[in-house]
Amino acid sequence: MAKNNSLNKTTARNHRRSRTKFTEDQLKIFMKAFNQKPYPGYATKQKLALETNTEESRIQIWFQNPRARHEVQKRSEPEKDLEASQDQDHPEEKIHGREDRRCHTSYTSSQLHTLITAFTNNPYPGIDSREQLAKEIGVPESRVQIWFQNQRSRFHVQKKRELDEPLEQKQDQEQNLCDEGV
DNA sequence: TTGCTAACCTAATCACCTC
DNA sequence: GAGGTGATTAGGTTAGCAA
Repeated sequence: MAKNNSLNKTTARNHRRSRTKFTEDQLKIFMKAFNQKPYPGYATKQKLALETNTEESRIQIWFQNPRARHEVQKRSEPEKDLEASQDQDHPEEKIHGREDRRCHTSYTSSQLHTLITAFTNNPYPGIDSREQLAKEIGVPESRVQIWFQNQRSRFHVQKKRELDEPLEQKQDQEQNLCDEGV
């Protein structure tokens, strides 16, 4: 699914956020929460953030990683998983019992203007640029990161659609010729 | 050098809002 | 309802750091 990052992308990127070193106590709290609820809602993540003195966005990332590792492990040990799945997996929770989400962020036209300008200049901003932007428009850095992710995603879809359009037109023309018996 | 894992990515989907 | 868009997810890669 994930594609290899091109050289251009790498050079366009400033740099990553410095790697967080969680303490043993923090990890203990995260693990306990993960065992109880691998898909915590916003309120739970906020609570954990307060309890461990960590940013909520770091909690979100932290939960993503063990979930992914858990899935990889499940695939490599399918027979073990059969036993474990009954008490450790919560597919029903994943689908139906989802907790609350973060409130929908609404951007003003001037905030969007700033974001779009920045996106045009660099669609892969590093942590410094994201933080600067966040400060400029008055939203958390994690929201800026999500905005860029969504924007890139939709940009790729739009590009693909534009590339597919001439192909579809050609296919339509060919179909018409077939229908006419040419 | 290697293994672990935080950070980050895309693509798909969910869910809310506006029209 | 449909379309736009922010939030969340799965599943993958990249890169920092300790052993």
